Formats: sequence, C-alpha cells, structure tokens
Amino acid sequence: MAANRRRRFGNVRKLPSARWQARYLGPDGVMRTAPQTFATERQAEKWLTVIESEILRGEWVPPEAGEILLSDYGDRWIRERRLAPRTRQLYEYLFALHIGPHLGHLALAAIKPATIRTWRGKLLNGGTPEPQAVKAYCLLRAILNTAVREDEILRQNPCRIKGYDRYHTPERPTATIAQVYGLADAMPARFAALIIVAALSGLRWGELAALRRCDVDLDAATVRVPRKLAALKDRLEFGPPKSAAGVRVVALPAAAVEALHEHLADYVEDGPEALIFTGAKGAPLRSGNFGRAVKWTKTVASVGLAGFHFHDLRHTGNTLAAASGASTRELMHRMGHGTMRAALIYQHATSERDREIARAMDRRITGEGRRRP
DNA sequence: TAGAAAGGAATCGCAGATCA
DNA sequence: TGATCTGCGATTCCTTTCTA
Repeated sequence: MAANRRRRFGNVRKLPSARWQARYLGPDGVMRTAPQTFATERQAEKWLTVIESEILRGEWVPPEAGEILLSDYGDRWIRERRLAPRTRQLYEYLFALHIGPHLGHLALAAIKPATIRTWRGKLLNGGTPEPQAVKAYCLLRAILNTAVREDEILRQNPCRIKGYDRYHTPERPTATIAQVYGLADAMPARFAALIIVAALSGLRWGELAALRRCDVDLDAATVRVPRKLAALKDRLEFGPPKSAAGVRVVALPAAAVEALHEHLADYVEDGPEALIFTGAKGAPLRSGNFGRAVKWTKTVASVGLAGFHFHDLRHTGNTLAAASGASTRELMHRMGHGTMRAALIYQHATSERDREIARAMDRRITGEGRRRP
C-alpha cells in the first residue's frame, strides 16, 4: 500500500501521524486540502468522490466563500444593488432592524432552514408584526438568492420555507354614500369636493393632487388623469402616473360634477394650469399637511369611520362602481390598473361604457338617500 | 409568482407667517 | 411678544402595483 497514491481526481496520502489526508485541485485552479484528516485511506477517497461529484454537478462552491458574514454580504448587497432611493431606504431599515441583529454574525454557509425558522419565531415572539417578519424574510431570501445564483457562493438558499413569504392582509373598509357625504361635510369646506371626487372617481391621492383645470371637463363629465404628484425626499415632482394604463379619462357621476363645479368657482384660481386641489394658501397638497389640516383621524372617527384611510375612498369608488354593474375590465380602466391592454385598444367603447357606469353610480347615490348641503 | 419599486399613512420637528 | 397656524422636510411603517 503506497503512502502517496495518484488518483484520477485528487490524491490521498498517509501522514506521519498515520492518518490520511485528501487534496484536490478545484475548478478555480486552487489546490485545497480536506478540512479534516481521515482514519483510513478508504474514507479519504470517499470524501474526494463526493467533492468530485459536486464539481461535476456544478454545485461545488469554494469552501471559504460560505465564511462571508451575512452582515457584510447583506450590507454590500443593498449598497451595490440598483435600487430606487425609497426601496434602498426600506431594505436598509429591514436589514438593520430585523436581520442584522439576529443573523448578521453568522457565516452564509452556517445559515440553515432551521436557523431561519428559529429567527422567524424570535421575531414574531418579540412582537414584530407578521407583515414586517415576512418582508424581512423576503429581503433575506433575495440576498441569499444572489449568493446562490449570481455569486455562486452558496449551494442552496435556506430561505425556502413554505408559507413564510405570505401573510394575510385584512380587507380595507369602504364607506357608504352617506358616510362619504358625512365625511365631506365634516371637512373644511375647501376639501369637501376632494372627498367626493376621490370616492366617486377612484383616483389615487397623487393623481388628485396633480389635477389641473384643463384636466376637468364639466360638460362632458370627465376627468383626465395625465400625471401624478409625487412627494420625493427633497421635493414635490409632477410626473406621469405609475404606469401607462394610469393615463386615462374617467367619467364622473353627476354628484362629483356638482361638487367640482362649486369647488372650481370657490377655491381654484383662473387659468388652465391652476391646480384643482390645494392647501389653504394655494400650495400643492401633501398627504402629511392634508391629514393635519383636516385632523383626519378624529374627523373620520366622528363620522363612524375610525381607522379609515384616504386611500380607502379609492376602494369605496371601486366597490360602488362594481355594485353599479362594472365588469372587472371596466373597473381596471377606472382604477388605472396596468394589465388592461385590451381595454386601451377598445378605448372608445370603454369610454361609453364608463359613462354608463357613472350614470348607474348616480342612480345608486340617489337611491341611498344622498344628503348634501 | 417572486422580486422590485413606488405610493400612501402617520408622525415629528423646524421655521416663517399671522394674529391677538 | 407669545401663541398658533401652516408649509415643508424627514422618517418609519405599511400597502399596492408592476415586471420578468
């Protein structure tokens, strides 16, 4: 029995201690020694066979790669990824609060599915809301996916636990017509029309804040949505809606036209470019200022809508349109959802049908005992 | 469907304007 | 002159939407 034998892959040799050592040349050209010695030659050869099979299957990773700490890798991942500032901000927050403190000290290779299960349990038991825990899990999975698929320093992603990436989102409330008008009445007068138009058009906050005189056609009872107003970190910016489908013309029920008519006369400056909805001093609306100006939390509670969000007015409009007979496709048009290519092709037909929906909404509004000053 | 990105809610602090 | 209001920026947290 030779103390140093040549093999097809790697080699084994007997050490002076009488134990056996295995070595092999990796696909990266680096000669590596097994992390442990073996009692018998057979055991050393078996170990080499396993390594060879990993290389042949394309599953081999440099053993030192998995020693990178998650804190370092995650930090670099967030820094080097092409992310929008807002998303980067979100990921940094999630990593710093939920991932780093619990798993940051671990080497990538040391993170196993069991580690993930324990970590999630700790988060939830520590009072982390489930949606937060899910977000943190999804971020960690994305980071480790890069380690597996792009950097090839991990063989498998330990974040592969069924159900950990989902959580139940409670359905948002909708208001009745009477509640919408009650809310409008409870608002400072200059914001009453905003509430009614928001509820009856289904427009997003940013779309409403960006509306100009030239976008509203009271005779045709339509409102055009060509842009949105986005509150960025350092400025307000007018831009196109979130997607091409967001650019649309929405038919308004007569109740919304009536509210807009009064609002335009009382609160909107002359000129086609004048913003429809502004603050008391004419500045563009910002959600923060609006909430404070109208004491939103208290006001919605006073009309029996505690916990109601401004965005829920959009859901209210959607629900009302649905109850008025709008199909899913028609609803998507009103809401400005993105996957409605066919609807855009048949834009004329959709516009006509949209007008019908607005009329049906009117009938429903009248039927529900509308009260308006 | 996963991953990514953006929108929105809520809140706080600061500074300037307004008013009694 | 001090109190209050308002606009604005920043931050954290959560939800929705888009794209590959």
